[in-house]
Amino acid sequence: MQLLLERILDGTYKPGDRLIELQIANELNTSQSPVREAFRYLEALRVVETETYKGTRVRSISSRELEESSQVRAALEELGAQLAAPNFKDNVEKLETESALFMKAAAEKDVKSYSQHDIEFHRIIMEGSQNSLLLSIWESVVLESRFRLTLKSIGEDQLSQFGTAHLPVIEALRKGDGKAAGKLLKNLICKFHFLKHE
Amino acid sequence: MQLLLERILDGTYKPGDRLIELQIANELNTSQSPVREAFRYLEALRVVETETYKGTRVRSISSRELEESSQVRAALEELGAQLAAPNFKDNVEKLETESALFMKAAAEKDVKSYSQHDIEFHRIIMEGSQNSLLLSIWESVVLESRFRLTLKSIGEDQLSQFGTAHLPVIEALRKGDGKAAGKLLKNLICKFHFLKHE
DNA sequence: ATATAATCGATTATCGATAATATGTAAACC
DNA sequence: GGTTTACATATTATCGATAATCGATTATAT
Repeated sequence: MQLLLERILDGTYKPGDRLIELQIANELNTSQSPVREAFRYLEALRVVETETYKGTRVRSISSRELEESSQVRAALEELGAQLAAPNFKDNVEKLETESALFMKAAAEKDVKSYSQHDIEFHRIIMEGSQNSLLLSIWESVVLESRFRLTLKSIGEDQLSQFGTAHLPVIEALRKGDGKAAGKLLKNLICKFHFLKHE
Repeated sequence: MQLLLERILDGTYKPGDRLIELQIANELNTSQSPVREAFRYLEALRVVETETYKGTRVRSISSRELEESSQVRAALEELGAQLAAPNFKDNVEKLETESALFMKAAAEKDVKSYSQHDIEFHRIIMEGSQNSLLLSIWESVVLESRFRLTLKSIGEDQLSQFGTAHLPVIEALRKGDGKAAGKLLKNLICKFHFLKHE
């Protein structure tokens, strides 16, 4: 089941693709039932869509929906930063490590690596919130836009600039200023969405 | 599947209850597979919990988790109100209808009716946001606390007072002031949580 | 020629049976 | 007595087979 999700995310199965139960069961050396169960799970996470007697496809999201998910993500991360701030106070090494990694990736114009470390940076903050529901919802929202997030539309030269914009977030968290960190993070996500799609 | 969810919500199956696949299949006059599929769906929605080879139970949420869900819900509704405000401008009849209904329920000390109309009031706002992802996440978060929300812990006499606190939200939305409506709604939910559990 | 009906292949939905695993119980052992 | 092992039972996980449904294609009638 984990494998099926990975394949959807890594692009083996692309948005819009029809997922045929027995076919996938064969590919994964299993039977129809486990595949169907995985479909129901992924359906609840909005990763796939199912119509009765018509089958399951990888959900393809419109730019409108991508905008929706950015709005939600911004709100979630704003809350995440607010809750996380007290826990990060003077304890932001992990964030610094990760930001160093994506800045390095930006310098080398390694878009994929940048993207991975960027996500990881945000995840560390969301974990810092100590709110497991928030984290789990955030995961599913990020996932929502993951298989679209080629990032290619952003010029590689803008990558460093964008990475740098993360640094004030770290500073705010170090100071324990959740409100400020929240606002910064929210704006970052809005700007990111704007860059990608307008 | 819808039926299974209803039974969990209406308390036929209570938090902590073990859900035995074949037993439920018999009750619902079906076989094991559809039940398992429903379980996987509800698992993704965090309504039930499954351990491999050990079975599925209705998830029981701690007061800590209830606090988490209130935090998330507050953030979601704040965003919802902000997005919805432009759409509600001078067009808040539905909200007024619903608020009249829960105020009536409050006067009659009909806790169940109050709760239903209260939820409906909030749902109308979230629908007004025109963000389907936001709505769907909100649904699942509200669901999370639904089978706990007895509301009995709130004195019935506080119901009217609490209902009245919704009215400024309507006014802010009528004016199209999303920021204000968002703040009001967020505070409302925080206060609500506080009343119930401290 | 066009519209309607019958048919066929592919796929989903469901079922019943079996294998794998966990848990409780009793016997065996120290 | 207490601990461990072997067994019995209950339940989950998986499988293969069948029924139901869909979509496209062919056949039929006007």
